[in-house]
This record gives sequence, structure tokens and C-alpha cells, in this order.
Amino acid sequence: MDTEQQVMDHFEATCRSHGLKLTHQRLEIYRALLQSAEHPSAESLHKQLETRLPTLSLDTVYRTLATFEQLGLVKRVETMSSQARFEAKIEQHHHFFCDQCRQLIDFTWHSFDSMGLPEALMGVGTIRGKNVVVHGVCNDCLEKKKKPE
Amino acid sequence: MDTEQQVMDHFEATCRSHGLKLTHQRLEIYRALLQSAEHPSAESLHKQLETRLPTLSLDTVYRTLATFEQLGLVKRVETMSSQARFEAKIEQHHHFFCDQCRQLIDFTWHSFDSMGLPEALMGVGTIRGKNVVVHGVCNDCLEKKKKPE
DNA sequence: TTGGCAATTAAGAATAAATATTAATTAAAA
DNA sequence: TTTTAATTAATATTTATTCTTAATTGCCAA
Repeated sequence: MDTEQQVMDHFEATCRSHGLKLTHQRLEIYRALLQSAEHPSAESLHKQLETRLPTLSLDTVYRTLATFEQLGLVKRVETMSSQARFEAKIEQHHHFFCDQCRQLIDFTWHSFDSMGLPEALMGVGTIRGKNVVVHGVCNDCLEKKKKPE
Repeated sequence: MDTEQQVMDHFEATCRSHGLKLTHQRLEIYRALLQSAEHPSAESLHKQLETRLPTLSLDTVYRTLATFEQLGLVKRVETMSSQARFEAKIEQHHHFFCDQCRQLIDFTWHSFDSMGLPEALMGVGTIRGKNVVVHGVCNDCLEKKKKPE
């Protein structure tokens, strides 16, 4: 597990190695995403950063996230919502998706990760990765059902 | 494996049991989705049906697909695209997603299906299902790279 | 079989997310 | 300090999806 400093160093190194300037905005957006556990959307990141960077434009958030994605610093998350959501976590992991509140929870599954692919996939093409989406109802929602209000 | 007639009978029965009228539009949309192997979007279904139903509105396609989804006749597929895509195939299966052309290919993986869930998921809530998304580059795209033009 | 009513549809307007365009300003890096 | 890239602001565009309204149609009952 890396310290936050190490992660930020890697971030800085990645930007530099790609000739990207280390702007205040880029740093803050990346840091906010790192610290967030809720897979925020561009809009919600923008709202969150409003106090620290009052002049930050939504357009910059979109542009910056797209740039980070290309560098592999950020991943676009697959969800059912049309509003794309992002995360800074790059290590191999999977998602639990709550059907009710649409919350996403990360989890790891090493025995799946080290598993071979099924025969059915032989010959479809080049495989680059595999991920699981588990869905159901999260505890928060289950409890809300028990104790309404 | 059901015959198309049986599938259509089940479709009809499901509509009736839910008090839905069997309109020409609903029949055609469902049939088109059944016969399609390409996980079409609402737009592409609409385009496809244009010749048979020249007055079909895009809105109706959206509304109808949403209705079918509620009845469990159709599933919304998780992809990275913001444009939601649908399928009539309901049996348990997984997806190969081509990073290049965004094509989706179905595949089955019984040994995964019968696998238990990881410890990491104990206590997140109630699990209803699990799916794999494998991604990479499909053969079509690999070949296009070899022989450009 | 037909008449009526509620469900459904068509058409176009409206909304929302995401992106693009421009020109002026700002800030990082050499 | 100078050069160059990035950001801003404001506005426009694009694309996916939903809403509104009025007209139409499936289906049931007479």
C-alpha cells in the first residue's frame, strides 16, 4: 500500500513524463478524486472543489479527467447511469453495485483474477482485462427498509 | 432452447398478465431486439425499424424498452458508452467488450457462474447476481490493423 | 360488431450531460 | 523573464433521453 505522498509523486512523475504542466487545478482535481470513496462524477467533483478553487470551470474538470484517463491515472467506471463516474484507484478490483441507491463499492477478488478465461472466449481477439460487477442491495438500503424514516 | 414462437408467446403472455396492450410497436420492437445479435441502442433499433414502421417515434422505442425492462423481458447492458444498449437475451451470460469498436460479444462461463463470492463481499448486503466484463480488441479490429484499407 | 374509454402513440419541444469554440488571461517551466 | 501550455468565461453544439400534448388505437362490454 502506497502512502499518499508516494501516490502524488507518481502522479507528478507521470505528468512530467508526458510533458504536462503541474497546474493547481490538475493537482486539486487528482487529490480530490484520490481522497473520495464515492466514485464522483465530473459535476460532483466540480461542486466539491468550488470552495477551494472558486474559479474552477466545469469544462476544466471534464478536460482534466479525460487527460488523466489517457495517462492511466484515472479510470472511467462502468455503470448503468449515463452520467460517467470516475475513480483514482488503478489496481485491479471489482465493483458491487447497489441496485437501489446506485452506490458502488470496490472489492478485490484474487482467486478470480488469477483464473483462466473460459473456452468460449478463445478466438474472440486480444484480451486486455476482465472485471466483475456484482449487484444486489447494499446494507444501507437494507437497513433503511427495516427502519423507514 | 425455445423456438421463436414460444418466445413470442411468452412475450405476449407477459404483456397480458401485466395488463399491457399488445401494440404493433411493442411486438415489432421486441421482435427486432430478439433477432438482433448486436445489442442495439434505442436509436439503432429505431433506425432499423424505420422501413417497417415509418411513423415509429424514437420516444416510443425508449418508452417501450423501459417497459420491457421492468417486465424482465429485456436487460439494460452495462457498457462504458453513455448510450445505453439493450438485449433480449435473459439467460446468465457475460460480455466481451471491444475497446476499439465498442462491439459487445456474449459468452457463457459456467465455472465462474457456479463459483462462490469472495470474502471481501461478505456483509455488503444482499447479492442478486454477478457478471463479468472482459475487454480487449476483437478479431475484426485486429484484422483491420493488419490490412489497412 | 361496434362504440367508448383508457392506454398508447407521434411529433416536436425540452432537458441534461458532455464537449467544442473563441479570445483573453494566467501560470508553469526553461 | 520569456515562452508556451493551460485555464477561464461565455456561449454554442451535440447527443441521449424525457416531457407535453393531442391524436390514435387496442380492447372490453354491450
